[in-house]
Amino acid sequence: MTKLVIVESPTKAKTLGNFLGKDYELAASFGHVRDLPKSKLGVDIENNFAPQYVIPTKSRKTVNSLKKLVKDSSEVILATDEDREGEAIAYHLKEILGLKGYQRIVFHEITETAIKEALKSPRQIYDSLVDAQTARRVLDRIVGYKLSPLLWKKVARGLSAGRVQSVAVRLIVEREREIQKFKAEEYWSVEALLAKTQNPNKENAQFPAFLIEKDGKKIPKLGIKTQKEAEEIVDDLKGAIFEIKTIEKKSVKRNSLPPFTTSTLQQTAGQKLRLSSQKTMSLAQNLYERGLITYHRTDSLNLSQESVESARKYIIENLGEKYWPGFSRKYKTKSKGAQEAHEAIRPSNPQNSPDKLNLEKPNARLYKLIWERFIASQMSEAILDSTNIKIQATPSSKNPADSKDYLFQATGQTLKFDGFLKIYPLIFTETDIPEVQEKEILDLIKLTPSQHFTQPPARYNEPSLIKALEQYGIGRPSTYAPTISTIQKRNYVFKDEQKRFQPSEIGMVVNDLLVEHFPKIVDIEFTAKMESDLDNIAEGKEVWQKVVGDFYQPFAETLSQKEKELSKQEIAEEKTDKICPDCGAELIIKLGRFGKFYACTNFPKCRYTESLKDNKLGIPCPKCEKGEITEKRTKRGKIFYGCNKFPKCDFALWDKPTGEKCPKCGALMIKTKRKQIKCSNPECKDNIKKVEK
DNA sequence: CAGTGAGCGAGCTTCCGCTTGACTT
Repeated sequence: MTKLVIVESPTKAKTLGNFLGKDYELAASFGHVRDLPKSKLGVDIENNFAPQYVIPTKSRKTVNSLKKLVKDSSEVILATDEDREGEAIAYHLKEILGLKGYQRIVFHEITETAIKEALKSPRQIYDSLVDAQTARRVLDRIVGYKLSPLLWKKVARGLSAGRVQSVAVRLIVEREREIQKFKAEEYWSVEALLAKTQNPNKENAQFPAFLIEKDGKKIPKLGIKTQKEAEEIVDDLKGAIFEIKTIEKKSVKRNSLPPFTTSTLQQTAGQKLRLSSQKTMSLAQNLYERGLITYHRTDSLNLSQESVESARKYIIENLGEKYWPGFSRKYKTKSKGAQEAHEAIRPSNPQNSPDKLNLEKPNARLYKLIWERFIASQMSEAILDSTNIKIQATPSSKNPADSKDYLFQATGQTLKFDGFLKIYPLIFTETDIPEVQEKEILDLIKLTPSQHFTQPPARYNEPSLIKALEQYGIGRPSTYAPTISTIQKRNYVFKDEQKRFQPSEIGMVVNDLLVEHFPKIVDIEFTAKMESDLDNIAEGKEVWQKVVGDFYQPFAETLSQKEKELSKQEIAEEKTDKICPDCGAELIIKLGRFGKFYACTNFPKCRYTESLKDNKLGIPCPKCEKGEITEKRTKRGKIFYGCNKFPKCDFALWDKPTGEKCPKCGALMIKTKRKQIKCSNPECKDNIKKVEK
């Protein structure tokens, strides 16, 4: 008879199996094994919120095989993760496997020593931690399964709301409004191109300096508002004497970055490798299953002693003694509500430098990023030499009394020691300033006034949205990527040409409804408050049913009130002065799943509809000759070009028509994603391909 | 390649968080 150890991940089970030998059988639960039913609320409100757990069909097979394994085992050891969800999984396993006796163990590193140590100190399941998870689950279910149906009734079918997704949409909507409201302000800067008098011919002895003070007063960012002001300064400085006033030199240390968590990996892979969070996770899953990296869903920055030792060895042997700081670096998690059940994301074996592995290209790129970031996290800091020079410019005024005083500043930065940047380069531009002395007089080569405008905040993209969610403690490592895909599937948001999130009409309407009528739920602080309640439950200071009840009572009241009060007409319909071309009745604007559209008030007798704001390209439809080609999106958000008379005419293309016609067959010419110009007719013999630069 | 809404009242949509394969296109 062997001892059965149950963990959450099959890969983890395989690795541990190698450490523990044949006295132990390892098995995986594949995450949660029990959940609330999908088809109904599954929470007995009348009965103190009792959850009605079921085993989803997906988990049936694993549960059955676990049951068999339990029969053949002398002991069962529940080794799920050491966090709220992991404790709950252990509890549900105990329940459905009918375990009388069991051991509960926890460990954070998948190493032989860690698992063997953990086996020496088994404990019981912490009921209060399980209670905290129950509260979390029940609360999320109530919010999601009560609010979504309200949206079906009052806005459009198939919509959804939830503690996490609704706040994500809110962030995007509010950012869009900031951008819309933003008014660009003009401002000017004055740049002086200076050179040492001794060698004015040498190009590299020139350097730029910027005006920072006038008459002893600092010029604020928008201090120079107009071209006139800037040109007055330039005029004033004609023939001025530029003299070095102060020289300040110092060394600046630049600390290495911590190893990756799920969130920072998704952000960095998004920025550096242009990968979506979904793609990053599937590549990471592959690396994890091949034993190349540690677990990829984590919010922890912990590193095992072994891995840090190995990094030290690698750094000293391959890069040199000076790249090792002389101690191992430890990093602490800053994000709210971190659960720290795992290590940070790092290479399983730091000696496996990227060039030693022969991986497929996308996997190799992600592995390289993870490996470099980890090694760099244990390296010396970089040292920058920075120089700051202040230059006084005194105009050669006829009357010294009204002579004005100007101060310019030039800054230079050079890399003295690259440290961790040797492995993990960051964007850094070196700017050199020639050696100069105090009181030295400089030649003015050129004075340039430049116009600038203040910039609106940028729309969120995947990396910045994930960063924001993590900072507010909203969502978990396992949900960032799925949340992003949910809010797109619901048509609440879509990506613009730069892959940045823009809210849709339906996204704005649903958000405004929630913000106005359910402000507590979509409050950015809601999750943080919930987390502190859950902590209290876990510490035994609160009963979970009371926490849920305190939330539920006022929520249920608001809900039934809004159910009566809100009218679908007010939310999803608008009057217009347009007339139906088919039957002559009035047209109104309605809000459907895919946004606003014109509809005939004579519906269902007259089924006339019209798109509200077509992205017409000004190209007539070659098929029906009545419609125009317009830019549209598929359900998944992919852009295509179709006739605006759809469904009467079903002409459509994936690629954007240029407006020109094929000289041979007369079909529309298109510009493909690879920027080739060709005929849209696949049978056209004269399918010329021109590459546009 | 995509189409929304109304009502008849069938059956269905929906949450967050933990984990991967498995229907076939």
